[in-house]
Order: sequence, then C-alpha cells, then structure tokens
Amino acid sequence: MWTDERVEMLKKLWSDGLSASQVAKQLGGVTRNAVIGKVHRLGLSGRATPSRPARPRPQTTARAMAPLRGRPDPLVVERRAEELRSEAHIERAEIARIEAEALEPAQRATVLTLTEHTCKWPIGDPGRPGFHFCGRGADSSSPYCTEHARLAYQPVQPRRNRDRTRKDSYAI
DNA sequence: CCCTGATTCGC
DNA sequence: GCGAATCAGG
Repeated sequence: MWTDERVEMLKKLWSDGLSASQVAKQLGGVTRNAVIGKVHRLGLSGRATPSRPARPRPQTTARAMAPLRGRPDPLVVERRAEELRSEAHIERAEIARIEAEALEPAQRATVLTLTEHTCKWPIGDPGRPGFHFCGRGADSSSPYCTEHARLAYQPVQPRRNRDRTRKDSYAI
C-alpha cells in the first residue's frame, strides 16, 4: 500500500539514484516492478543519478601503451579500479586488492598496456578481477617472452616421456 | 545468469 | 491505481 509516507520515501530513494530493486528492498513489501510502476505513475522516471552512467570510452593513450617499467602505470590501475567500482556486484575487498597490486613491484600487464614487445601469456582467469598478462619483454617476432614461448610451443614428444615432462613444465 | 528501466493490461 | 509479466537491453 502506497501511503504518503512510503511515497515520500520512494521519491527520496529514487532521486538518490537507487535502482528500482534497491528501493523495493529498502521499502519492503513491494517488488521492483511495483516500484517502477509507481515511479511512472508519479511521473518521475527521469533520475538524478543514472544507475548506469554513460561514460565515454577511455581512449588508449600513448601513456597507457608505454612499455612497463617495473610497475604498472597508475592511470591504468585507476582506470581498472573505476571499471570495478561501476559493477555493483564486485565486493569492496576485491577492489582494494586490485588497487593494492599497484604497489607491488612485480611487472603486470593489462590489455591496455600490451604492445608488440610485451609477453601476452595470460595469468589468471580472463574476465575475473586480477587477470593480467605476463608483460615481460617478448622475444622478437613472438607474442611471448622466452619462458612462456617454451610453454606455448612444446614440440611433440615421444609418448614414453610426454606425460611427466608436460605436467612439470606447465606450472605457471 | 546477474542486473537495469519501460510497457502492457487484467485486476 | 496497482503490479506481474514481459520486453529490451547492459
């Protein structure tokens, strides 16, 4: 039931930029459909803060394409962090972890920092936070560094030896 | 498959 | 007026 009180709450939450389902959860006893329906009947479908703000596609700058020198470009890390923030289902702890990686000295590469000269051996699960590429210098005319090229291009070996040697050399 | 808002239409 | 079902999309 839409009491004056609940309608006021709806107006407030909606203008605060909460999504219909979030508003419904907050109010309780109604579904997001009910909220959307009410929002339309009240004529306030335009919202102050769009739930999915249209952000211009970040350009691949020369800065971002520069070869890695010991640690990731802070701009690239911040860009990645912003992507994560925009996805409501990503936990805050995970965002913190991604940002913390910027402080580690290890060389890391994202898709934005790859050049013809960086190793593109994938590390981690593509699409999941923390996924990156090896990023070390690639051998000339190879997409991989020396170590990963060895893993990528394994010669066919005799059955007798293949099982053991393969398994051992495949650890990343 | 998770989510978003928009629209329709029987109640 | 209400909201479930459905649509269209990220």
